[in-house]
Amino acid sequence: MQLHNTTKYAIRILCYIADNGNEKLYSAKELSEILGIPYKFLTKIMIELVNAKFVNSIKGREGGYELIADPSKTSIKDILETFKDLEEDTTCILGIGHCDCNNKCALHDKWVEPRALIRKMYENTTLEDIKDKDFKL
Amino acid sequence: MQLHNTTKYAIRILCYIADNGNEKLYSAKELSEILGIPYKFLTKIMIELVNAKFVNSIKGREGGYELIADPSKTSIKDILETFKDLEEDTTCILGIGHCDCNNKCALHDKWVEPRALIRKMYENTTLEDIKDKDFKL
DNA sequence: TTTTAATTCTACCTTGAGGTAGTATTTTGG
DNA sequence: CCAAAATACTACCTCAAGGTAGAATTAAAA
Repeated sequence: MQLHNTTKYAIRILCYIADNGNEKLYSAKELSEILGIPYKFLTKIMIELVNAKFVNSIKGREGGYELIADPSKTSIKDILETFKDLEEDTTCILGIGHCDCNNKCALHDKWVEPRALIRKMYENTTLEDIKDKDFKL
Repeated sequence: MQLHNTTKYAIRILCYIADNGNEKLYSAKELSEILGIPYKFLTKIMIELVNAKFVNSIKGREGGYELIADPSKTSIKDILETFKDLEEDTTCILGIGHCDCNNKCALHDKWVEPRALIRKMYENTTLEDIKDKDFKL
């Protein structure tokens, strides 16, 4: 019952950049060292963040990454979707295909509320919300 | 953000047996066919369920499995614990060690409520609750 | 007593997530 | 121009979860 490591890293990267502002570029080396993410693995994640248009990359000496997404419009849900870590609302918690009111698994009714609350949290939490909150890296 | 396959199977097996009562024994073959779980994989799971004292096994011809745990006292949480699929309350959702009020990750405050609701659901849902609810297998 | 049908034990195979390595490409400061 | 420092690309390695195979053991039916 956990997020993928890749997703966790991606969230931490974006939170860090959003929190520290766009007055400078962030190199992979810096992000790797500060966030404690293996350098080579981080660069792979950055490529996905670039492709998904969360960040822009400037190549070459003095290059790096900068946030281009609007922090107030970038939710955790958006990040999860990019890394395929967000379930459909009909995904069966017991893995029996899809679940709805007419086709319930043993846990369906019990799972409805918690799942809805999680989803709301993912949807309503943006990078802007997290900014300036003095979180650990 | 999912339970392990093994855990899902275990929950389904126990729900099925609890729902159908202890008037007969359930063979691995029957459980495998009815629940659509690979036979050889199911037998491995059954051994864990036996060791954890959820079920008893009767060997030999005409043998099979029977529930020995009290359905009203067997919660989903108990099953998750057996299969090491239940997180500590301090496990950091972003994977940075442990989280508490003095040591928060970016998502900590947002995650408190949903996590508590999930845990309550796991704790309060027993095999007895699920019985006779006409769920899919 | 033999056969059959069940559980159990041991070992191996497969796959995807996570991570590593090396090289190519780009850009700028000196 | 050239070297340094940055991102991007391609390929591979590792490990645990999920799943498979076959033989050993057990016990009741025939």
